[in-house]
Amino acid sequence: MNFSFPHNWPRTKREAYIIQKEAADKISLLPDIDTPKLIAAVDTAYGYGGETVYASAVVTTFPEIEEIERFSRFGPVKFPYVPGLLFFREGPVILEALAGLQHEPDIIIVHGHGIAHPHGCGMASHIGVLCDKPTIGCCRKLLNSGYHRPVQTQKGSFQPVLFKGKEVGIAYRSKDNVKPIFISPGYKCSMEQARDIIIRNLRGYRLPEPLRLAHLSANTFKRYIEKKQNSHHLR
DNA sequence: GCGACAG
DNA sequence: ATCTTGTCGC
Repeated sequence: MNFSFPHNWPRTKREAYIIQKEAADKISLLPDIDTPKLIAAVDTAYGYGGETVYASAVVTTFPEIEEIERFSRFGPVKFPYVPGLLFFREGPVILEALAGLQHEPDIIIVHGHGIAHPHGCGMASHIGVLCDKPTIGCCRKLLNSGYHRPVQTQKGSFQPVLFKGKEVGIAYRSKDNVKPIFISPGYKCSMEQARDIIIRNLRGYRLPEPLRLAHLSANTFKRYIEKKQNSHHLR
């Protein structure tokens, strides 16, 4: 992928909130495309001790969902985990993984929130703004910025997630009797399109297949690097 | 002031 | 997220 990489990364929460606000003002939820042909998904894994973050970007075809490319990068963690500021912790390495992709995806699924976020700008939205590429946020928990009515236990059931009187996402039951997942538009994507694409990318697991592949890839990459570093260290 | 809080 | 063993259930 080709996009301009951010140069100034915040070192404090205060600086991060300012940057996040600037990104929030650039969010558009007008759909950019209709049916995607290529979908990218990104996820991370943390190294032993938690001082290194590994990120993988996987590209799959749609609607077949066959992996055609993956690219991984790792680097030192430079920002603490602060709920609501996940982008500043994982974003740097995720963007490097995306930048290394040869194929140009039509939309990106991010393991995190889109607009279902205290300031309306979760990691998925922030990544979309920087790449100028449609994004969808998909994860397993809600931040304290949304609530929903109970979701029926059958797969396919869902409830809107509301925050400050607005629908910011949906709680979706992707498997019978398994806790719902949370879907929210990130950037250049509507609520309906976000839901439709995630649903059509489910393959029997709680999370959509592209995200599951990215998760597995990040962990495989992590074990590969850590093993290599261990053997190199024993000389 | 306290609690809740993606990964 | 990570560390960590067994264990309950489909």
